[in-house]
Amino acid sequence: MPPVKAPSMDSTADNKQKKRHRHSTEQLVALNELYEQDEHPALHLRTALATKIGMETKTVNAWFQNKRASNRKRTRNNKNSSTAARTADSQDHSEDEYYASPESAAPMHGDASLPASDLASHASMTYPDPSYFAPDSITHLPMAYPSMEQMEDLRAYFHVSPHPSKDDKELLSDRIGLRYQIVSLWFQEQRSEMRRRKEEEGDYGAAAFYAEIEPSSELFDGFPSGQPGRPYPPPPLRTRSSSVTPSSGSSSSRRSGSTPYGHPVLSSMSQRARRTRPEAHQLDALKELFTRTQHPSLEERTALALELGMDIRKVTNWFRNLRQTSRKRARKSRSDDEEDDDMYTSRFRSPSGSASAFDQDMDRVYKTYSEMDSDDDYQEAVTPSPEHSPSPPPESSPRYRRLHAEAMNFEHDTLSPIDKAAFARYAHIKYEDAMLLLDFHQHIVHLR
DNA sequence: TACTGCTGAACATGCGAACA
DNA sequence: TGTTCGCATGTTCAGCAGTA
Repeated sequence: MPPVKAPSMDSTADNKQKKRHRHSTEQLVALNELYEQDEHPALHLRTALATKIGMETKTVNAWFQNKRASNRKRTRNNKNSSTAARTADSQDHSEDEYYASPESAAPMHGDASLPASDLASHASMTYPDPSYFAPDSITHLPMAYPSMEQMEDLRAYFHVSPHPSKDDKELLSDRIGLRYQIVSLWFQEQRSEMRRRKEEEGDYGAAAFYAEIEPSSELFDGFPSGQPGRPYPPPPLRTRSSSVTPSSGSSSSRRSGSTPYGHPVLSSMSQRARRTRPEAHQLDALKELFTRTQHPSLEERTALALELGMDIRKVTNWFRNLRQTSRKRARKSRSDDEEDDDMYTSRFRSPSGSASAFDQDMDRVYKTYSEMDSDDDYQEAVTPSPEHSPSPPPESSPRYRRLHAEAMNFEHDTLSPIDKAAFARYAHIKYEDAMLLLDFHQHIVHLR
């Protein structure tokens, strides 16, 4: 019998406070070290490690579970996919997985081809004070952190160009003798930290951050001696400010980001916001809009976000993830084509496994809309059953009745819209946002 | 700029073992 | 027998790089 939990209770209480984060570099190194020794460490080892690296035991447990699951998944994929990778099969992949990133498919540079032992020896030479976080039983380190000299190179380059191109990063990794992934991830970490500081402290903070990461007062004049081929030419300055601060209008609520591979000196400062979950009424509204369109416009998403009190990025991510899940399920459905009616109902199934009446109805609408999208491979996976005719819009829904009434109320008050009671619930938002929201109601809701 | 694929972290659920 | 715990498995949210 699984332990009875009340996810809605603690989630509602914690979602507003807990921030998603990625484990810091020192935590990941320590976790991976223990994992390499034992995929199933005893409880006292996990507890000791958790205490040592400042994590909760349950978080450590979850990490090990995810790590094992990830490894199993990769093992399965490797077995299924290739014969070419057999050459490395005899080697434990845990370190590669630790280094893995979305760029793992990119060509590796520097010491990427070094065996694990060389990596460990390199790390032990370059990583500052490993005993700080490593369990006593751990005798080596897998992570090839930049040396102090390499760090100066990276900082100097980052000061010139926080957004180097892939070619620049490859060239830089070659020049300073560091793996491409480490270089790339280091830049991610710095950009995330810069954004976080900018959020919290404004431009002054960002400037202070730049000043902090600046190795010295000397200007960039190439890299320190000791590496052949230097000085490395400074990259052309790019105007990638939009990438640094996308959607400046929402910068106040932008999530701070960090990668798990950052330098330990900085990683402790870069705690990413923790995962949140939409509340029930928010989820209902998202699902309702999804049944209308899988690709809502920016205006629609903004209006919905305003109405629900959600961050526009959360709304966008929700739609993106749902589309992705749909495609994933479609692919899976194609692979085992005998099972053709399971992919939709599972998406919004209640925890007990039974779909509510609304969910079932929504799923039918969901299916219908997906069928109308001829471009989506999601649609290709489904042959609509005759009994799954398009469901009528849930006009009887209390929420839609309410929205409809509000939209109608707005129409009657167009001569003096702002000071009317119909806008009372939007009093905390800007006039433009209120107009956008009501426009959304009129065009999306009212047209139902 | 918006999208997708990949991935990590957190969470939910079901199952079996251990124990009182 | 009921409870607790650990685990495997699957899902969901969100960040990043790449791309059209």
